[in-house]
Amino acid sequence: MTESGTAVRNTRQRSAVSALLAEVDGFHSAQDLHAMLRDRGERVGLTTVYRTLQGLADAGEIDVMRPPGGEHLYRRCSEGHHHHLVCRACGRTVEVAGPTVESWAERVARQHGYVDVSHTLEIFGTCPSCTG
Amino acid sequence: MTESGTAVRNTRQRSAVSALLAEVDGFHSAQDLHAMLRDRGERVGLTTVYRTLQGLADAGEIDVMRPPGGEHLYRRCSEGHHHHLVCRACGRTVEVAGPTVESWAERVARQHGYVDVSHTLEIFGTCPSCTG
DNA sequence: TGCGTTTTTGACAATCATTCTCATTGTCGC
DNA sequence: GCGACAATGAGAATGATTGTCAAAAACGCA
Ligand SMILES: [Zn+2]
Ligand SMILES: [Zn+2]
Ligand SMILES: [Zn+2]
Ligand SMILES: [Zn+2]
Repeated sequence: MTESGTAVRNTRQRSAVSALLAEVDGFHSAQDLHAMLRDRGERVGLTTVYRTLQGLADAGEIDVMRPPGGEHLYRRCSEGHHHHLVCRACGRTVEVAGPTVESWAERVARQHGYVDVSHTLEIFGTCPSCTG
Repeated sequence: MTESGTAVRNTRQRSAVSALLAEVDGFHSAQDLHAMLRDRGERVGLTTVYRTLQGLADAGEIDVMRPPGGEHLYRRCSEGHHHHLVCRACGRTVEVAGPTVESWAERVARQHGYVDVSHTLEIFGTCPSCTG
């Protein structure tokens, strides 16, 4: 039952988006990525960029961040559960792991009888380069 | 300089929204609250509900949550820094404090040279009533 | 209580990221 | 190469939120 019936196909567009995500650093919006592809000469529809990013996110291959009052931002991250320390000014991002936080969240939720627990956590600040 | 030049006026609509927020439990969207007011017989425009909520949020009197893929949710909370344990099904909310998390976030940010640090943290789960 | 000034309201239009539609195109197992 | 079917993309649709602006309401003051 681990097999999915869906046949995913390789396309030029999907490769282009993946390649771009592998090169850029930090979080970027779908529109940003679409513009970058256009500048590169890659012809990919905006709808396809959205769909591809959504697919990659569902597959856990990229992370999505929803900054207050802005568009969704996407970034190729390392595997496994982690959180982000993001610079408010330039977007520079550090992945951080917090085992203590994980267990704390789980414990607090259980204490109140909540099950099927998940959480969201982001840390914002101004990075060294932007402090100067 | 603590005085603000702006003269805030008391209106029926503002009172209605405030009163409603004081009664309901959990987080609710602007549209939800607008509908509730309508059901109560209170006549308040949707635009005004949005504006009032925004004002209360800016004043720190209510908390705003932005759940993945949904509208903004508002809730009258207690004072001081805290986080939320929210039921995905019914919205029932428990305010939680995590001193450990606070210091952890601060420490991690400093270690990477980030300053002016803040964070967002929400815990989601299914509450006892909704576990059925 | 009546006035004038200033804020507030609210019906409606506008915005804008994201999603939907669907005819056309591209993949890929055979 | 063929054919079934996933993928694409231009444009329309969606939907929460914000902007507009004339009319209504508050309130300091007389
Ligand atoms: Zn920076
Ligand atoms: Zn975590
Ligand atoms: Zn519940
Ligand atoms: Zn905190």
